[in-house]
Amino acid sequence: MIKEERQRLIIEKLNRDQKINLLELSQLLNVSYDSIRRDVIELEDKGLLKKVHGGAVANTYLSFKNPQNYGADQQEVVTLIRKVQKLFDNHKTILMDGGTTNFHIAEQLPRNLEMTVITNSLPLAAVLNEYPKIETILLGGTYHKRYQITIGNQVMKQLEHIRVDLYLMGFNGLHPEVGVTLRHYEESVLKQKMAQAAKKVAICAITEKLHNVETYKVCDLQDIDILVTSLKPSDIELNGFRQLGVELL
Amino acid sequence: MIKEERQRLIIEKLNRDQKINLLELSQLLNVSYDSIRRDVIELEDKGLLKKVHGGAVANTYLSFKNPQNYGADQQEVVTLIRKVQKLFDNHKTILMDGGTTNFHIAEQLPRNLEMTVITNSLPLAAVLNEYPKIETILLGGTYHKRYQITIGNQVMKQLEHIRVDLYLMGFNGLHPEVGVTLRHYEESVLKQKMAQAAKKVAICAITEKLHNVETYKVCDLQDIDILVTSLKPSDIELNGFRQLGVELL
DNA sequence: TATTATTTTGCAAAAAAATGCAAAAAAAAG
DNA sequence: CTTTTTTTTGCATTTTTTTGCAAAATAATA
Repeated sequence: MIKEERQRLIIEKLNRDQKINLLELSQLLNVSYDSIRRDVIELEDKGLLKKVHGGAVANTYLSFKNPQNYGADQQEVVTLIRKVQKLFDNHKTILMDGGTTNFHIAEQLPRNLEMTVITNSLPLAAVLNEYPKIETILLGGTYHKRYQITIGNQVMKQLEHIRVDLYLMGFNGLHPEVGVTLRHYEESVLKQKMAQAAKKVAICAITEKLHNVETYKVCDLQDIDILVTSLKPSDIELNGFRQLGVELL
Repeated sequence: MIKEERQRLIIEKLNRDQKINLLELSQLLNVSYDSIRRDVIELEDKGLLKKVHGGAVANTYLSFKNPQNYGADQQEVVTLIRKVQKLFDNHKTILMDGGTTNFHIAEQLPRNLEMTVITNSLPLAAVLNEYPKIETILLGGTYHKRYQITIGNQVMKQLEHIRVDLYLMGFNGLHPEVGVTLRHYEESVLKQKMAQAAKKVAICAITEKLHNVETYKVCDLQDIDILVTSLKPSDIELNGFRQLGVELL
C-alpha cells in the first residue's frame, strides 16, 4: 500500500470518527506503528489534522475556534506558517501584535513550546492560553473594540521597559522602496515603538501584501531583519527585497 | 481510549447534565479516578468547565449566557444585578476586576451606557466590547490562564497612575469582623492596590458569600463604601454589616 | 470534634513519541 | 537493464508523557 493511499484513509477515518488511534490504525492497515505515526506527522504539517498523544483529532476538535476560512490561499498560509515556526525557539521572548497572520501562526505552534509571548492582542492571548508552557504577558491600554487590541499611551509606556528577542510585526503593505505601511495611524506609531523594543524584527508576508502600499509608514525595509514569505528567496517577485540586512526565508 | 476522546466525552456529558461527578465518570469510562481528575483540570485550564469539589460544572462564563442555567440562585443574581446597576452612571470611570459576579453584571448593563471601564479581566473586556459607548481600558501584565486575568507587578504599576470613581471589587468571603477575604494571595494584594486607586469601593455579595471567610485578607469592612446585597438593609443576615461608612443597598 | 470524602503530591510502571540506523523499495540516471 | 540515488519502512534505543497507586494534606459533613 502506498503512502498516499494510507494518508487518504487516515483522513477519511478522521472525518468519520473525529479521532483516530495510532495503534488501532496500524493494525487495521497492517503497517508498522511508525509508518502511521510518520503519516500523521506529515498530515499535521499540511494542517489537515492535529496530532495528540496516542493518535490524532480533527483540527476543530474541542476547540472554540471557528473553523478557519483561510480562503483561496490556504496552502500559502500553511507554507508560511511552517517557515515562520523556525523563528520560535524555546526560552525566547517574542513580541507579537494583532492581525490575522499572527493569529494563524499562534494557532499552529508546537504544543510544548516553552517561551514567553508579549502581546497587545486579546484573541492572541486567548489562543496562547492553549499552550501549557507559553507564558503570556498582555500589554495594557485602551481597548480597541474592532481590532481587539490595546493601544495608546499606556501600551507605549510599558514597551519602554521591555526588551525582547524578536518582534513579529503584522502589517498591511510592504514595498521595496516605501517600506512597511499600515492603514491606521495609531497602530503604525505603536509598531515603531514595538520595533525599538526588539533585538530583531521579523515580518511574515503573504504574496498579496508584497508591493502593496498603504497610508501610514512604519519603517523602511532596511529596518526589518527577517522577511518570511512563501516564495523561494530567488523568486522574481522578491526583486527589490533582497537588501543588505534583510534575511529572506 | 485517547485522552482527547475522554475529554470530549466529559464535555458532552457536561453539556447534557450541567454537572459531572468524577467517581461516576471514571467508572463509566473505565479509567482511574486520577485520569478523569487530571482531564478535568486540563479542561478547566482551557476554560471549558469549572471544577468543583468532587466533580465539575459547566463554565459559568458560557453557561450563564443561557438563562436556563442560572440554577438555584438565578433569582438572587437577577435582583443583585438590578440593584448594582444604580452604581453605573454616564461619564463615570469604574474599575472592575475578574470573577463571575462582575462578569454577569457587565452582561446586563444598559445598552447605551456611556462610561469608561478599567479592568484586568479578559472575559470582561470581551463582554464590554458589545457596548458601543463604553470605553474599555485593559490593565496589562502576566496573563493568568486559569482565571483569565492579568496579574503581577506591571498591573500594580499601572494602577499607580490611575484614579477612578468607583471600584467594583470581586471577592470570595465577607465577614463583619474579618472583612473581605480571598482564596488567592496574589489577587488579594492586587485588590488592595485597586482599592487605593478608587474614590469609592463597592462590593456585590450573593448571600452565600456573607459570613464566609477565606485565607487572604484584602481589607476591613470599614474600607468598603458600598455593600450591595439582594437582601433588605434591615435583614437579620446583615447584622454586623451595618457599620459606620458602609452604605447598604 | 471525629469521620468521611476529596484533593494533592510524589513515585513507578506502562504507553507512546522521538531518534538514529540499516534494510528494502522505488525512482532516477546512466 | 544496471547502477546509483533517494525515499520509505521497520526496528531498537532513548526520552517523554500518561497513567494508576498510595500516602499525606485538605475540605466537607455529621
